Amino acid sequence: MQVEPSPFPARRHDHDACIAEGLARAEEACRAGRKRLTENRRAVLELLLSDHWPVGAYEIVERFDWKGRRPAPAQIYRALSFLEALGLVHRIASRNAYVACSGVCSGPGEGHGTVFLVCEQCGTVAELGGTEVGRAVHDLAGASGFELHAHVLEATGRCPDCARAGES
Amino acid sequence: MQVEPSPFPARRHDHDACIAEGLARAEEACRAGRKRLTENRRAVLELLLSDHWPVGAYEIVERFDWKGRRPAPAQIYRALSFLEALGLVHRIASRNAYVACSGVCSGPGEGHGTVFLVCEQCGTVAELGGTEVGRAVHDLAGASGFELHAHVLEATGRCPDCARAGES
DNA sequence: AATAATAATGTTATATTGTCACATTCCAGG
DNA sequence: CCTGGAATGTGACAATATAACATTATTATT
Repeated sequence: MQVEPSPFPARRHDHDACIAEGLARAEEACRAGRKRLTENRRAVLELLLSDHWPVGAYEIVERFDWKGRRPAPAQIYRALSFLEALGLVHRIASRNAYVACSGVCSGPGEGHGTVFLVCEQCGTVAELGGTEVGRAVHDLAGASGFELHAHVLEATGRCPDCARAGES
Repeated sequence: MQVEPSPFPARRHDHDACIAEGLARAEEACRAGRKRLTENRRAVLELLLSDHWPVGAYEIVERFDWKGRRPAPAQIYRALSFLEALGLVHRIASRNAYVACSGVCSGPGEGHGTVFLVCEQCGTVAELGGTEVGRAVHDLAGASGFELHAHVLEATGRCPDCARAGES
């Protein structure tokens, strides 16, 4: 059994495993959708997978050293759109930033929903499959006759580590 | 008793009343916070109150005919920040747009949360005090040791009117 | 293997959204 | 009337995102 005690990544953990796992999911998703995980797309995803916090598109551009050259923003945005459509990357709208999916979201299809807990202090983002929240929104929408397609909840606060550290 | 059957505004309703109500709330909020509802701020709020859907900052700039002149963006952003801090206006991050508060949110303080139902077809936005959703997020955060400060849920889909119309 | 059709990339320019800095004006309180 | 903080006017600019179009790579078809 793999019960996750916290959706936040441990301070120290095996990043390589995260990345490998994420790439594996990506390959699987591409196979399933008859899409191609090209070099560019893979590289952007890998970059996002190596952090557990949201990264801005232009920050990706800057970090990107691809054969000695820098890609134009459009390149990055194209990769991001592609990855987002496959549910491999999520956009944190309130921050204009992008984060790799941790694997708990229910996929790119209709009716899915995600919850993000964004730490104001260290920027770490936890992604939760919004079980209860999803149902609550569903009920709320249903009660008002709203035909729900998708939803995203972005919460801000302090992650466990920062809360503990800042208890003073 | 004023049970609202739907959080969506009726197709035809007394807009003047909406505006008057919103302005009254604004005046009250300013009094309470020892702030000033200046001409600019009031004008921006009034503009937002006259719609029930999110309006971009630059669209506000364009619509703004203030003594024959147009304000600079900074002016509008200043008014928006002010109004947002008082909880009179909300920013819909996923659309880079702003909408007047309908009065159901719990105020500018900590720990409040709001749910927006955004119609993909007509753009109308319903704002709900997120009773169930709020509790669900609270529980979810609590379970993972996250110190929750605020949250916003943005849902997309079709509002009752558009869903009925598009049933085909 | 040659060809056509489709998908992805490279590149330049530009649109959209949001902020900064600083001089000026307004307004409440002494 | 003065004076100090708040709000405004203004111009430049930073950050984020997309459009357009020629080129190259990949896949499917013959």
